[in-house]
Formats: sequence, C-alpha cells, structure tokens
Amino acid sequence: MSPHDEKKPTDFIRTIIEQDIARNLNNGQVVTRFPPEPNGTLHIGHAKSICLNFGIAEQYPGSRCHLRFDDTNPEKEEVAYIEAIKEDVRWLGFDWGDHLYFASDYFERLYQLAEVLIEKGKAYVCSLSADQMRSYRGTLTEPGKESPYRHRTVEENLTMFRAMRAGTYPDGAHTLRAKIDMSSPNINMRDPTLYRIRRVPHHQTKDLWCIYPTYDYTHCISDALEGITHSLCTLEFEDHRPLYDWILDELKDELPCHPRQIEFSRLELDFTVMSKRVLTTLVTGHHVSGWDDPRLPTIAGIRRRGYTPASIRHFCRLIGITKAPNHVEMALLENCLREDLEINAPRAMAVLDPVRVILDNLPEGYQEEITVANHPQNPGLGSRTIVLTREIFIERDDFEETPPKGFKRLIPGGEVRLRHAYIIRCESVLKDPKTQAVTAIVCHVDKDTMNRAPEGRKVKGVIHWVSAQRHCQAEIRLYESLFLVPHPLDHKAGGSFLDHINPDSLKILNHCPVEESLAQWQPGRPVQFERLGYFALDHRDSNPGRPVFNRSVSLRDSWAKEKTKSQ
RNA sequence: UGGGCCGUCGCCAAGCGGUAAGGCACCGGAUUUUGAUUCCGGCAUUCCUAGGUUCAAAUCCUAGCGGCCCAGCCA
Repeated sequence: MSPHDEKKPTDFIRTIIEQDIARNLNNGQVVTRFPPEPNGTLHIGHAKSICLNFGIAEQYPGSRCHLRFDDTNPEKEEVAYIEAIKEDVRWLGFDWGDHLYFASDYFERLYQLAEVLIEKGKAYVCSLSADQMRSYRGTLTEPGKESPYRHRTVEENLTMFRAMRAGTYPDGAHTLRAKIDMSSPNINMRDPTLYRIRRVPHHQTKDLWCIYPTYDYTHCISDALEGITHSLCTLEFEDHRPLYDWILDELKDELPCHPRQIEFSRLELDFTVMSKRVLTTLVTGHHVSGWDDPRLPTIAGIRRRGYTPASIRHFCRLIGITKAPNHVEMALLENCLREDLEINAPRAMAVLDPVRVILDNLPEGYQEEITVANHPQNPGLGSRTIVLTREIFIERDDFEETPPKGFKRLIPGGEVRLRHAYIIRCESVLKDPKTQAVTAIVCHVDKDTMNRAPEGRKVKGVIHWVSAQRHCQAEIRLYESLFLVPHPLDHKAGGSFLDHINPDSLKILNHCPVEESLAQWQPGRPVQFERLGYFALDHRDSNPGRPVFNRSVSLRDSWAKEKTKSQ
C-alpha cells in the first residue's frame, strides 16, 4: 500500500490550499516543510505532521516538502538525532529529495536581518538578566514594563549586537529583543527575545557562533527563505502567529515571500504520553529500555513493536486534521495494524503457555509432514511444511477439565481439531500427584479427518499446536499499555505520571515452542501466530536459533470478551 | 483574571441555511479447519446550554457554560 493509491483526504488545511491554488496564489505552487528539532526522537504525533506535510506535497502537482532541522538550540541537540529522524521519515515512506535544510544554514542571513531590524529601530540590545526580564514581562492579566534599555540608539544597538557576535560579553549578559509592545495582551508580543549569547559549540556550525537566534525569529524567516507557502504547525503556536507575521512584515523588503502559518491540533493517544520531556524521563529513568522500547509511541518503538509504515499512514488519514482536541483511542491505531497485517502477514503456529499432548495411537518416532498455506485467503503468500509427531504442545488454556459454558476447545472425552491436521479426542489427563497440575493430556487421533469433516458429528473447536520433538524455542514478549490511566499527565487526581505506570506492561515468556519455520525469520517481516496475534522479530535481541518475537497486537478475541462478561 | 483556540454518538470525524456521512468501539446474527477474517443488521428525532432570526438552523445572531494553550535568553 503506497500513499499514492489511497483516496485523498480532505481537511480544512487542504481546503485552504485548494482555494489558494484556485486563486493562483504563489503561482499555484504549494511548498510545505517538516521542521523537527534534533533534540529527541520522533513519535506518532510527529507522524501526523509528517503525513500532513509530505502528503500535501505528494498530492498537488509541482509541490514539495522540505525536511528542515530546526537547530537553534545547540545545548539540547545532538547529531545522533538527525540521522534517527531522517531514518524515521524515510521509514514512514516519505522523501524530501534534495530539500534537506538546517535552520543553521541561515545563521549568517538571520544575523544580517537582525541588523536590518536594529536599523529600522525594531530591535534593541537588552541588558536585563533573565530574572529581571521575567519580572518586566508582567503577567497574563497585567501589562509588562518597558526595559530601561529599550531606547538605546541604533548606533549603540548595532555596536553592542556586533560585540555580542564577536564574543565580547559573557553568556546571558545581553539579548537582542524585538521592539513591539510591552502591554500587548499577547505575551509573545511583549518584546520577545531574538538572540541570546550562548558559548556552546553547535553540531553543524561548530564554534562559529556564540549567539543563537530563537525559534520565533528563526522559523518564520527560514520558511520565507525556502519559499514555503503553507507553514503548518500545532495549536500551541497559534499565539505566536502575530509574531511570525510581525517579523516577516518588518522584513518584507528583504524576503522573497510571506508564508501562511496554519495551526492544527496535535495528536494525543490514550494510555500513553506524547510529550518529549516525559518520554525523555521514561528513557533516562530506565522505566523503559530505550527510545525504541516497543511500549513507547516513538516511531522507533512502534517500528520495533511491529507496526508497519502503511498502518501508521492509514491511521494518520483516519484521525483527520482539525483544530478540535485530537485525543484518539489506542483501539483505532491497533485496528489499523490489524487491517494491514490481516491481508499481508503470513501465518504460523506458536504456543505461549505449553502443555504436552500425547497422541497415543501414533507410534514413537512418528513424523508426518504437512504442507499448509501461509495465508487462508492469499495463496500468493505461499506454503510451508509443518510436522506432526506423537507428542505435541498445545496452549494450556485450550484445555479445561471443568469447561465454562460455551467452551469449545479440548475437554475430557471431547474432540477438537488440530489446526491443519486431525481431529483428536481427549482420553485421559496426567497430573502431578502433589500439585494436581496437568502435566500431559493423552489423546486419540482420528486418522480419517485430515482435510475432511468427521462422519456423523460436528467438531467446532480448532486449536493451534507445535511438535514437541521438532520445534524452535523462542522468547516471546507480550505488551500492554505503559500506563494504567487514559491520560497519564492529567494531574487533577494528584500525583505524577510515574505513579500511573503499568507494572505489567511487559510480559516475557522465555521458552515458547514455535514452528521450525520461525527459526530464521527476517526482521521487519510480520507474522501472525494463529489465534494469538501479530508478531515481529525483535531486531535488537534476537540471536540465531534463539528468536525473540514481540507481539505487535493481539487478534480480536470474542471468547475472552464473553468469558469476562459471564464472570 | 488578559489573550488565543475549541465544543456534532463512548473515541475520531463529515457537514458551511434545506431537515445528522463515514471509521473505531459497542450490541445482535450468518459463514468459518484461526472463538481471526468476511458478511449482514443495530447503534445521535439531535449537534455544549438558553434565547433569538428564518417557511426552514448543527450551520446565522445574542448571552451563558465547559475544555485546551500562553508569563523560556525551549521548540
């Protein structure tokens, strides 16, 4: 499934864009950009933005989408994140072509434009400390006070700004500020900081600079320099739009265009967190194994979990683009994966919690090779051979001595079909004399039932199995949500998000018998373990002959639902 | 409390003055060698509330109510 062959989504942003094209604004061109800061890895919320920006570029002829690293704060950024982010965007199926940029590419131009602002009397060097600046800013309800440095002459500002660049002053001694309105009801317009002094080497520009421009100053100009037509961002930047427009208006004689910023709501997912700060805490506090922990909503995590790029793209299409809170249930994401994998994942058998079954009318050493389709509906997925032996493993909960109402699996004296093989009847049960735990089940094979319905009776139950003699041992990891509450960051109930961590979010099963065909499974290739769910080989922890499988998502289980209902 | 934004089914979301799409979830039922898939059927007389305008309002007006964001030299 490629992003090209699906029905095009419509949303308010695309509506605006189509109107702009119809009016021949920007010569009918559309240029978008995805502007991550390389200070962490991407998560599924970013995927929404990526799908939007790159999706628009794919949709309208002659359009493009830039990948631009918003690298204005070297203290928090790392090169490693740059490569990780590129990999994530590529993995999602998008291509920026030649349009890879860094905000730091524009540092010199940005500096020159700052001098233009100073010359116009629209920016000044302020010598207030950070604390002082905060108290001068006022509050949400009270206007701010003007800085005592606000009326420095253009010459003095120019001299000092150049000295800032030259490294004359210590870190934090001065800032360059826009001269707008200290009594604006919009706090972002109360003389926002444009430049700060930071003696920190930058991952791209090394130690060329000791002053760095802020986001607000950099972003709008970068957009304009690249000819971005529609600058799409999340709702929290709505209050910054007046500043975005102010800077571009003041600099309109120096810049090629004035992009339009449009905001949409960010994605939130139930039972997880999307905040970079919180994700960082989870990783550095070792609550998870790393940025790619399969329980995390990071792109790296969901990839390792076994999500496919197509399922993520599909998800992003379903959630839509609006300005209303986009707080989506995990079930929708899971369903997108199931939908993809139902069609595309080959099937195999694995037993999570094995109990031994002895087929007493098969001789010792019996081995029957059975060729089975890898997919019930899709012959294109080929076939494989499984082997039936005298002893096999089945799932412990596929057998009940005292079955609940509606149970259609194996019971004493009852019959069930072994998937892809014969119908068996339970003859007796062997138990540990001390614990009374079932150690083995003795069954009789009805040899007349391979690929055939039995004579004169109906056998409804079908269970999966793996040969006890011929199998591979795998480690299987089952996941549940990382948090126990739908909104872990909701502080109204008190406590920290750490209090809501699910202690059972990871369950490791160490010795699971799985089909031999799974011994050499390729990473990145999904598989359905029949009746259990979809799984993916863990590329990090698997070893030859000792595969580790992550459960990406379980199958729908109406029996489990029915059981919990009757309880 | 100042400013910005949002409120259509449990969750997303169409709708833009002509009488409430769709998906997920949920509830039935059929088919099934995966209790999966597939299929078929059900699921908002009502759009945050209250007034008003109109032949006609989720859509327009007014007043409320509720939620989110902003006081980094972060992005």
